[in-house]
Amino acid sequence: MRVSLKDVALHAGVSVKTVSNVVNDFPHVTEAMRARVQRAIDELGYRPNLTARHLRKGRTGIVALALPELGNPYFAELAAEIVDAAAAHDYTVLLDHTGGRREREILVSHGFRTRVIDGLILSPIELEAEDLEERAEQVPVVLLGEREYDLPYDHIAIDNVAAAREAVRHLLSLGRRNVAFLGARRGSSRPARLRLLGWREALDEAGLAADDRLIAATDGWGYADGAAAMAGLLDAGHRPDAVFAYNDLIAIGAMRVLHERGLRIPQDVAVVGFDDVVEGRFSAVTLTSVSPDKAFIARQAVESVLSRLGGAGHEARRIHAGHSLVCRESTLGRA
Amino acid sequence: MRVSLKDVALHAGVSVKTVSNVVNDFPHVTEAMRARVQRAIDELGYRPNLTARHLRKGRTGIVALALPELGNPYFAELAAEIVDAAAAHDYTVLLDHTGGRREREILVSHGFRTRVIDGLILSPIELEAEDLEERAEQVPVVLLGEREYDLPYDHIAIDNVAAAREAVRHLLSLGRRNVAFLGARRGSSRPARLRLLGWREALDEAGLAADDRLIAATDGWGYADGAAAMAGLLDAGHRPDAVFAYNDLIAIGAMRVLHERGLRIPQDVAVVGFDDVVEGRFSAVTLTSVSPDKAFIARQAVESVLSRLGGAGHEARRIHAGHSLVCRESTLGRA
DNA sequence: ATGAAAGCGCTAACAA
DNA sequence: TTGTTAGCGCTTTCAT
Repeated sequence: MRVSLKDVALHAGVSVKTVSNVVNDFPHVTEAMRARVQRAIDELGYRPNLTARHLRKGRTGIVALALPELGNPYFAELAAEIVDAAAAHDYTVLLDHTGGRREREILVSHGFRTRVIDGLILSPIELEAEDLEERAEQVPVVLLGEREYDLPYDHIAIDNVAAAREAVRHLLSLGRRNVAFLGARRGSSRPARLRLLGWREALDEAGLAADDRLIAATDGWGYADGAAAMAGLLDAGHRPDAVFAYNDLIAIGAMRVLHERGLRIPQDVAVVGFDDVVEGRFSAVTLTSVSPDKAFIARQAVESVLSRLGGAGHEARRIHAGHSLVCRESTLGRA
Repeated sequence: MRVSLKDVALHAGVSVKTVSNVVNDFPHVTEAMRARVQRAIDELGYRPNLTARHLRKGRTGIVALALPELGNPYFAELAAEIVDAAAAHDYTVLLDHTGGRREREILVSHGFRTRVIDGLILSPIELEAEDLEERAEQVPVVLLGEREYDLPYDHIAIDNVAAAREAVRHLLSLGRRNVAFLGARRGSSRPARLRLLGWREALDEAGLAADDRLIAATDGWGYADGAAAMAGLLDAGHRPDAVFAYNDLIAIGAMRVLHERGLRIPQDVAVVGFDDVVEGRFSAVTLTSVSPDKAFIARQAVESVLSRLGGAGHEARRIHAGHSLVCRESTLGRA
């Protein structure tokens, strides 16, 4: 029941090439011929087999996107932007998630759907440089997020250190002196490194000693992790007057615990998050957050991959997306 | 620089078939031969071209997923489950979003990436039955969500009427009498129909007159829509003692407004949402919500599509996923 | 157990 | 302007 170019050609009494010309809107086709072929196409209900086209052309119009987790609204929002950015280039997105686990990240970076994807957009968490070095794959990869590698791959991210510094500076400018950091992932020290660095630098600038007891590790980066970290800190007898969280989910989880414990936000504890996800704008106390330019990141990611398609090997680039600090009730209070 | 089966065959001094046998783990291959071929594969860094395989086999191992929007955590969580469910069958997910707009939904249901997807999982909002009738496409489709069609397509959803009824009953059991419904989409009346019906039925059961002025339409289904609807209701002088929202985002948006207006949750206004997204568990007042069995829906969706692959045409099925009402602070108050 | 050859449906040279 | 033909890289009869 599947009808091919040949069937259409037969039906219309022309050659395959001619049908192909019509299907692909080739310029040099007489109107009469176009109409005749089109009728045959309609009558038979012909739809081109894209797989065959892909095989022939060597490109598929599909780009893979591998994110740590979709449950995090930041990544969900980013995915939405990337789907749109890809669509603008007539590309479609093949989706996968890694849970931020190294094996999955390796798997995806080494030959994920070989030859069916034209490129890969990957947001790594635990992946190490060596994993990428061993990559025998030939499709272009672009890296997203905080992790930095000294490897010939494009990398798109905001300036995490600067952003974190601004966030903490904002807290200090409000007179806070004991700024906790929530979300330095337990075990591996690398993720969160840059944001932690920014935290440290801002404290240094202000002549304050960074108190390592105010750094709370988490297992992951979800609401529950933020809640656990905050509870842990308070249970240990620490009472920061401000919290800077690795991301918004951790910040919101922490706010929930502060609320439970009867601590007022921001009077007792001011809170700043990171990512500016939409949930932070509708919490009971709206969340001050670092807002990365997601649309820019998405656009650059897609363009970076596509620009390397033909093996056009320009230098690896480090592309900084813009960011801004959006101040809301969790630091400024109710207007 | 791309190496094919033939190259490997040449290098190993065997036939293409033999290499193919090794690559596909065919049983009848001598160990010696397997080793020899494997070495050639490794030496040349051969990776099979899946596109070619797809063309030959007529299947791609790719299923398309078209959701209204990824920004809604319900759909993001569902997408994550579907990616996993597909992976369990060695399938990968091609992602698209429709914004819940009819044209996009039509586009996606008629020949989206023809012959590169083996099936389509679609969660329609505005799509009409006639749009699906006109479908000339041959790949299996499974429908998700509240919309129901009398068409030969599998459909997977919870019993929306029953779920809504339970939610409203819960509010009534708490002694509430003025239960508003938030989220009857403006313009088109059809989506939200079932949940609105459940609302009406529960009121009827209790001998209460359904007050249409307590039905607030929204443009979309996000936080902002919920906030606007709630504000609209209050500004119009209505003061329900309970709110049943079409989904959690609307509920959370409404809670934000109640909070701003100094109304206490649940003392002044009890709130129930729908979807049980994780954000409802970490809001300042945790949200009571209808919790659909997302994992089940995801699994069924994937299995439904795959089961129809060979054109194996069993009857269209209406599959009901389970649901439960999870009661939290927005109706019960602090423990 | 392995090889030879056909062909999945399409595009791109080349011919006419 | 249209037709013929080769081949993208693979799997799959059919031989051997």
